[in-house]
Amino acid sequence: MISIAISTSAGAFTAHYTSRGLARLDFPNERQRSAAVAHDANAQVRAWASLTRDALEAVLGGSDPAKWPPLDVQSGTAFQQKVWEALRNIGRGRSKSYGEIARELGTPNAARAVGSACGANPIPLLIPCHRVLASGGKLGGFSGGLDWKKRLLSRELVAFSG
DNA sequence: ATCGTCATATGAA
DNA sequence: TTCATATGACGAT
Repeated sequence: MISIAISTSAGAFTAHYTSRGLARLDFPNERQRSAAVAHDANAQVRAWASLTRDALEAVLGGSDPAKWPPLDVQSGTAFQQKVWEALRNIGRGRSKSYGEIARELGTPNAARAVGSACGANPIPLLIPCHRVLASGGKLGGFSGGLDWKKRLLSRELVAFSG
């Protein structure tokens, strides 16, 4: 695993790469564990880091990334991976509820479990867990802090209550 | 509008 | 098996 600081207009995220791609993304300030690194990053990882930065800037600006780094999400359970896949199908500017996703997956009573899977999402912003609201358009939660969720939704002109 | 309570799926300890 | 969840539905207040 190679970790690299990704600086954006919203602060310095920390990206963690395996040989297969981006495996985890930490919000700015989450312990500032970034600093070092980068010195052992090969050309491949540096290229992915560049794609990651551009993709993040796009999402922060409310638009779709033109290119994506490869995402390595094999860390999750089968259920979590199905949820994360469903999240990637929510287009920019749209939203779904935890319950809707549960029904899509064929487990209509698993809304709460979907919420847990969202909380376990290793790559926020690029796997758009911020586009999942609770029923009735209520905001729900967000592991990186609700301010992030509000800001991202506002940028995409998604309405929410709360 | 808000609050308590229950039902439920999933995952970690 | 027990505990915690980024839920949801329902009823009482």
